[in-house]
Amino acid sequence: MDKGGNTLNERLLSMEAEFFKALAHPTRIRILKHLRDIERCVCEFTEDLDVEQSNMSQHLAVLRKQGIVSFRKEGLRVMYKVNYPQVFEILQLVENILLSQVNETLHLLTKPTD
Amino acid sequence: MDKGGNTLNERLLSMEAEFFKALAHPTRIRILKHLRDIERCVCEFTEDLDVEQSNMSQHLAVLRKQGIVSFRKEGLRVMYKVNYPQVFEILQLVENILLSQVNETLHLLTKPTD
DNA sequence: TATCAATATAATTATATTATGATATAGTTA
DNA sequence: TAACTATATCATAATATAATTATATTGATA
Repeated sequence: MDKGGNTLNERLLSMEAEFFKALAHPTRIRILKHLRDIERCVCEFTEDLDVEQSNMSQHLAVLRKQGIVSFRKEGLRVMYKVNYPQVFEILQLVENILLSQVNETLHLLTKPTD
Repeated sequence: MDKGGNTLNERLLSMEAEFFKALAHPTRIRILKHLRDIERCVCEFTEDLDVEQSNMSQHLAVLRKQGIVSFRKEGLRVMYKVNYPQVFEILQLVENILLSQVNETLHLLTKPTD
């Protein structure tokens, strides 16, 4: 078996890791949620998120670099959209897991020594 | 609307981000794939992964901290398992997206100016 | 109980990520 | 064309993450 070389599998693994990194920030998750089902201008959600313009732009760059979003210029505005609806499935699955975790914690609290 | 406070929504967002961070490393993804459907002793996959023992242990700690895996001691051995099968669905979705991306790139190469 | 095996933790250094502030670009309008 | 608007990029400092090496813990066995 392969041991840390540069095989196809290794590449896939690091691509997967990079993909998760791109999702691993609250601001970027918020951006994605704002883009659920719609193409939107940055200006439409930039104020909602309470993030500096340059910072917002950098977070968008991370998502772009990973190919998660794409954009289109419309005059001064830049319209972004999410390229893969699976992204929302992923977010949903994560939320489900987190909710399960919260529920389990609650159960432990209510039935202390079951 | 909320602006960066500490509301429930903010918490959820940072929990989601933390969750993605936990997945955002090739070694950790490999660990998870080794634990697909089975509980396993660290010793069983630690050599496969060509990672130092202490480093492996640290990666396992990240997954534990996030509640993604749990463990059970069996003599000297420590048996790990994945707590949420959804994790594998997530990995699958990410792989699908990456494959789409690769396919799109190939199409661009074969039909240069469509 | 001394030793060993499997795993975890700690300390350290190297590297990556983030937010900020300043500057650049590109399209728009006066 | 000067000023303006929306967005991007760059440089930097603060912080987080990762790999390495050394050490600690825990259970098993001689």
